Amino acid sequence: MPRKHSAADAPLRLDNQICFAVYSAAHAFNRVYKPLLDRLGLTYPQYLVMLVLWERDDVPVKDIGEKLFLDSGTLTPLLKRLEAAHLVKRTRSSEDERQVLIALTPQGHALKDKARAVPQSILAASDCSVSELVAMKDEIVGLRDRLNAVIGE
Amino acid sequence: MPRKHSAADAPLRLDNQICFAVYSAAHAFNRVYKPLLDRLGLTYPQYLVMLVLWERDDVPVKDIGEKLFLDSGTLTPLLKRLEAAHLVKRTRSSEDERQVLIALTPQGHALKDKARAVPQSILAASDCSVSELVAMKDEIVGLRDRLNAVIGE
DNA sequence: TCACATTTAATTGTTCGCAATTGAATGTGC
DNA sequence: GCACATTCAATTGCGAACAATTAAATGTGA
Repeated sequence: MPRKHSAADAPLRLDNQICFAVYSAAHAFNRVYKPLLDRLGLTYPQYLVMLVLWERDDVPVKDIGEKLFLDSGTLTPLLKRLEAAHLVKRTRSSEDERQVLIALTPQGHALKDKARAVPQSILAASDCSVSELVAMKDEIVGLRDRLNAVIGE
Repeated sequence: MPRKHSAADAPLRLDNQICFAVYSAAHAFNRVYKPLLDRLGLTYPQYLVMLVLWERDDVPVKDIGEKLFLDSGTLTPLLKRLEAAHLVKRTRSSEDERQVLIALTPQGHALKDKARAVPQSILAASDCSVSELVAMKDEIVGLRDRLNAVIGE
């Protein structure tokens, strides 16, 4: 009896991969964010950096990297672009000259108000209750943290 | 009574963003996959293309793009790298000269056997039952599809 | 103090991801 | 048959993402 798919192949089928679900969902989010963030003059990773800075200002690059799981190879050019857009200022710490402190400019602070409209639009696009989203978020964060724990071995 | 965070800021807090959960989980997956895929000589997006081709061979670029939600700007150079690695062959369709058909080489087919070890390792790294992962995957796919539906408006 | 390791950011090179454009092939309406 | 739009891949340019390396500043132990 001929079969189209072998049962042994199930683990390799695209639709069975949770990683692809996550991967493609991340891209879908990016595409929904794009038109919203265009109005703010930000890309999605730049928006994440601004979220960090709106919570706490004047932090070293390393702190931003730890919160976003990104390294200096990604952040240095990104922060330079944010500086070129007059949203942040980069200054060497006087206590520790190795560190570069990232501070918001007045324009960077001001952008926060314009950004408040973004989460609402995303919520609408996800067509989902807040409690469902929170539950999902917690599950995904749990998975992420377990994966990250494996990496640091 | 002074507060560190205003309640009005809650929607902008990084840890409340499901998009960041998804974004950072995708990167965590990528980092777990990296050492496994290095042995196959593949990057993660290349692995996804190979998953598609292992299911069905000799398909136009467009079909791969629709399955992976990627366009020719991403796929053309990626497929050229897979061709340079002798894993696929790219040929213009004779019925429709606009299409480029992607077919696996013998080496491309053979790589499937080596790839079977990958999903097991990922499952172990996720430290989670299969049924939990399947449930999560379905939820995330549902969210992704709702987001994609909004984009096509 | 001085050799040594550690920390931190910057740099370089490769690979994605996508918008926008190009150009060739195909389909269509007249 | 012929103008026209559509489809498809390729190309270009920009912004991530990350590995690997570099270089400067700092910390540590003898």
